[in-house]
Amino acid sequence: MTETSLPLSQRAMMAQRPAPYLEGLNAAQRAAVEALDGPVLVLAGAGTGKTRVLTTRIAHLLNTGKARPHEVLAVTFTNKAAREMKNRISRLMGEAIEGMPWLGTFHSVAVKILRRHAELVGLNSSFTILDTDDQLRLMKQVIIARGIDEKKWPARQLASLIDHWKNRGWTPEQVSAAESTEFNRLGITLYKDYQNRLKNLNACDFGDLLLHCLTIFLQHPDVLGRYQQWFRYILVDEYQDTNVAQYLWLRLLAQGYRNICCVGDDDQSIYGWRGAEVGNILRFEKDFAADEDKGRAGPQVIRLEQNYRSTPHILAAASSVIAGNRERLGKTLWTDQAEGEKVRLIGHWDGEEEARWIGEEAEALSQGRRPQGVVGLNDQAILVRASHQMRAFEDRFLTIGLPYRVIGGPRFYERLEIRDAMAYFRLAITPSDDLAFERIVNTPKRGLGDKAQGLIRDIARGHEEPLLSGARRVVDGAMLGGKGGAALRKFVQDMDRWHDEVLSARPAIAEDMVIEPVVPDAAPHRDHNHIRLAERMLEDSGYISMWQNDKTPEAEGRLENLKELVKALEEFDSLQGFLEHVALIMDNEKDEASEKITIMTLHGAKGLEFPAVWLPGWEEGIFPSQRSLDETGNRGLEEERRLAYVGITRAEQLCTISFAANRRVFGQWQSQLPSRFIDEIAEEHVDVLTAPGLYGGGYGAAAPSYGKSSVETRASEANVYNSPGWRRLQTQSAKPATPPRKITPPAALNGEILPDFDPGARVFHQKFGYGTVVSADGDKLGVEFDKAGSKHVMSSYVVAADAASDVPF
DNA sequence: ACGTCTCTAGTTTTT
DNA sequence: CTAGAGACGT
Repeated sequence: MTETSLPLSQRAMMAQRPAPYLEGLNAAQRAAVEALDGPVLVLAGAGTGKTRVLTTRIAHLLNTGKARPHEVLAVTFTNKAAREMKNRISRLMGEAIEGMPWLGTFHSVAVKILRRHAELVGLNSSFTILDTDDQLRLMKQVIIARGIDEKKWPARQLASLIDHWKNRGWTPEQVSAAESTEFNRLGITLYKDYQNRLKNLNACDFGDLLLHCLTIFLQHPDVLGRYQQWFRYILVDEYQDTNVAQYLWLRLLAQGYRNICCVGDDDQSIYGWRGAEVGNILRFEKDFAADEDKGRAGPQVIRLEQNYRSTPHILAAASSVIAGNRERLGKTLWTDQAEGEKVRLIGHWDGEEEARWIGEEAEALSQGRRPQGVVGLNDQAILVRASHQMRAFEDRFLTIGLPYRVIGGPRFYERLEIRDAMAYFRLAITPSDDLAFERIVNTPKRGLGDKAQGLIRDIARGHEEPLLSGARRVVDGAMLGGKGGAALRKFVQDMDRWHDEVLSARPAIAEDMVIEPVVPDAAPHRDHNHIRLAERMLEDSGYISMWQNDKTPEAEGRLENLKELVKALEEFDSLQGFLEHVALIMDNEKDEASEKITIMTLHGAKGLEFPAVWLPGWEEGIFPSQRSLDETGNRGLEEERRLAYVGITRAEQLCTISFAANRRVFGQWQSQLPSRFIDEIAEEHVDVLTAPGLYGGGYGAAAPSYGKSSVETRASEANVYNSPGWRRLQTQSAKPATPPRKITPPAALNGEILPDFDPGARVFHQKFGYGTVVSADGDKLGVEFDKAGSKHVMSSYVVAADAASDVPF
């Protein structure tokens, strides 16, 4: 790697170049763009032009000649964000930027680095990247290999434990040092086993991409030094979402020039459960503090507070909610937009009515039948806390024929048929890919069940070979007779042939380990041999006909998806190249022409904006989510509150929050309390609506009286279910909403009205029956049930045994 | 080896 | 309630 300064004269000339892109930035934005050198922390509130600053800054770096495109490291979390940045920089520069090879997601950049130094962590540079599904199957194998009860150590749980450790930047050795409790010891052993298996498979999981990089940087200062010299400028998007591993990775790389600019918003940190550390923002100033001995200035902190997205009431409502959080750096968003509509609040009788109302209102709004004007369906979004809440809306919208689009279902590349097809490709390319082998050896059915597969495994293990080689021996040695044997023979022969064809279709991966050259993401395709090969593999293996013969309704869709998969191959010039990218690019967004309302989770909505936003299900236990509260207490509550903040700030013109008094949770009717977040919205920014057909207050409060703010009282009074309006709604609806027969007493919210159970207490649980409390931790109880064995239950789900008779189960 | 049954658990998600 | 995973039977 060489020093890459341009001649001074040229630099000076470039510095003179006009910078039209600076026009139109506000003072803070401009400061953030122009503070090119040294550490910079940009605290960018929602809708304050964060991406604009980031991209303009890069354009400025390039335009002033401070850095060449390949000397800028710019990391994002999603491919979408990376793509958008690329596009916007090109637009700013007035030309397609060639290069910027280091603008990408954390993972894609880490892969690039890791491929160059894979041998330093015992991998081959052609390692494969496992997805969640492969990971899980590997975990299962590891658990079984140790002879451990799968029930006691579910693979899922182990996966999340290991993932958690990797997010913290811990190798198994470091875990041992950090938290070697009795419980964790087995986890650490399994972690080690798992890593060994990965190494044998020449594979990585997502967490490894970062972690291996860290290991390399720490153990090989020369390698780290080269990257430190290489990356003159570092930019980080959504900094509040970085986990410890990513943080350490950045900090190491930034030690060279200390030109690091992190853009983030602590109020929008909603991925704590995934390992994100808001603390990274707080640490920034400390880690890059001024060092007078070395003549280094401390970090500049720039706040972007002018919001260009929402109207004042929406902004004020969001601000008043987020003000309830203690752990925040503090920003005051403001806007110079005109007044606009207040945040609307409405209570409903139950979830079905809520869906019905939103459906009608959304449709009316899209047709201009509301005073707010016309807001097309494409400009409206329903944001829910958890994906299962989407269902009520889907059901309703299907019956009334309101077009909708759900964002965030199973992704294309996670679909069963796509993963199967890709396993065929993988095995043809890498015959030692045992996970791929296991996945497809009996798909379609070849009569190779547990017994046959066990035989293959034993033979392979005996010879220390991959499973495909073991299968070859089984075939050659005629160890398997009948149908299965013949099918296996064909499978092995096909696979061998495909392997040869894959190799002849394209030479092996280039051995180019120099940093400089820029590898285009998708090389222009020369011929389409690999596409025909892929088609033939799916055809000849019988995989296509398996679905053609399938009579289930989804079979057709699966065949469609397979066609789409083959079409996606056109973007690449080899199967290898395709798989390489697919592992990291899991997003596919097809832009649809027709107008549809969007249904998505609050998490999925971060970074997006809509003229009209519907926020249903603001009820205690749902939002904030009970589980979040149980698991992480106040930290969880603050994250939920940030989620509320994110939700409200997605809205440009119209924001409608709603809640239902009753909801079916796990098939049980439960009466719900409005979310505490509703209470936290400053009243002067809220407009309480009365549901249509529910006029004529004065029917008394049949809905529970919440004893809360007047906002809530008024909203809940809009919910008089024995009013004429309610009855009319009932008779009108195709499937009458049955008022719940039994309303279980509301679960305790803050523990105050909850009876305490001490160990030894006799309790009754609706599902598990009678039992004795053996441990109590907050509102989590360990109970030894008489019939159901020992369980951990929430204290709100049990009643004292002597009170059980009072509860009509 | 495969289909049917029972049991169980049940946020948020990218890469 | 309901989807998915394992157990169990044929």
